[in-house]
Amino acid sequence: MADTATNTATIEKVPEPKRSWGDEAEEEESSTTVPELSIEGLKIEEEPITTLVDEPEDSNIEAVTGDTLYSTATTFEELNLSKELLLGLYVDMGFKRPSKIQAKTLPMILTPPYKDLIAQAHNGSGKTTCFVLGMLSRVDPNVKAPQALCICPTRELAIQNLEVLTKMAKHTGITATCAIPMDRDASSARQVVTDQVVIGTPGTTKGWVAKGKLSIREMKILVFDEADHMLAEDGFKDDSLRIIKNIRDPKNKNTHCQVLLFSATFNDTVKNFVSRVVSDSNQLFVKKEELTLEAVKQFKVRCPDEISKLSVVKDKIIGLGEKVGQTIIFVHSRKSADMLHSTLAKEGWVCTNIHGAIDKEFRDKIVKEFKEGLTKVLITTDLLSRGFDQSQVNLVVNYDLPVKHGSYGEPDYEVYMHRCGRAGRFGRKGAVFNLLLTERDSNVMDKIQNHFSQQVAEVPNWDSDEDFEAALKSARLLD
DNA sequence: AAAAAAT
Repeated sequence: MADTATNTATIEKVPEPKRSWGDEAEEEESSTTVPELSIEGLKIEEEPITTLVDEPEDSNIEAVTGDTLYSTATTFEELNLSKELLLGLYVDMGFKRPSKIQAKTLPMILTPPYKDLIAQAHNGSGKTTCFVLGMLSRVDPNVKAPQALCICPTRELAIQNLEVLTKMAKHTGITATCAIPMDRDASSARQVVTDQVVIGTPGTTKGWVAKGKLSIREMKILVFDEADHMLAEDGFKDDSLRIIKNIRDPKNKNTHCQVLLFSATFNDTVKNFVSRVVSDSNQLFVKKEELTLEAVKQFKVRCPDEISKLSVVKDKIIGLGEKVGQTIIFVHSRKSADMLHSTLAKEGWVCTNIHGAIDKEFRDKIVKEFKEGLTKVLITTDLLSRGFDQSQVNLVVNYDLPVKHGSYGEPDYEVYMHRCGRAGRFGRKGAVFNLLLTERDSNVMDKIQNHFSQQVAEVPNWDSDEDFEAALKSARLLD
């Protein structure tokens, strides 16, 4: 067994400076527009939607490393990033210093011998920046061939990651492209990729490689975003393994390729599996009991029937949601997304709807409008449960609770956590409303509470405006 | 009894 001497270290909790930067969610808010801080018990005059609090608690991360010594940086300069990247970080992104996960992982990514990495960190703590800076640092801008590849579970996430990377790459001369499903015309006209970075979904990426449009010969770094899902049995396991195998196949005489796995969640099963996939790797895991949902305030609302559930959305949540920011409503299926959307639209409520059965161009338009703040309420399936980064979202509604496929009433804890993580990005305030109708819903909710060892507050009366206002006040979204 | 995804 090549099991090298491993040491397990637990990072001590240190008091954090009051404001923290370095997250990809911060780009649109320069230091001039963001209020200083919300302190417990202190009223802040500015709009609550832009109030920042302490960085999410990703402090107790268990690190397993080999015999290489890694530093933990407190400034981006210490990370040995190129001056072009620093310029992008400070000027274009408005970042000030690395978040904890960035400080820990970047030395691991950038220090030879470029070991593989499995990294877990809370939603909204700046994981994207880790692997984007990692890719951009390892790429040689003078070599006009793909050298970094990032695989994501959805088109939407691939596009979002490309946007972040393009912005950070502004002064480096590095170019990037998306390998995602396109119109027939666009995909048939596809030329051989000369961009240094490719960000894509599994099928299209595989297809490009098979057709000789994407060379993996010079690939130095391969990233899986939402890696637990990308390597899960009911996720993209087969595609992902094939891509890794292909890139690392000695027969292909490729350059050595470093593999990075990032996610906010790794359940025990997938954790065990990915540890075997990238066996000689650096590993950062959040302790189970530390992976909590403290960033957002959760509520449950018992509704007597379907009509009242609908009325909660219409008469309680949409109005309050528009007042404090943006809202995402999660439903179980494409069909229920369409139904909820048309029901609300028919009655004049303004909202949009997105899922995998909608035209790709239209999906892009829906996301763009939402990210620009033109629309305030977005109904979606689990298409957007992972990774979707819109800092103005502070209300999440589980119109249907997330349950595992093929089981009767078994909650999907990972999906629950990811959905909640769409609100309260990078330490902002957020609230989650879980709408309960059946006995089964109550059981699912109970199991979720047990799993996260957390009591979810109940909105006493589904039909009381005051109760919902009180809920938002306790989530500190309203004064 | 699901979502996504290159078919």
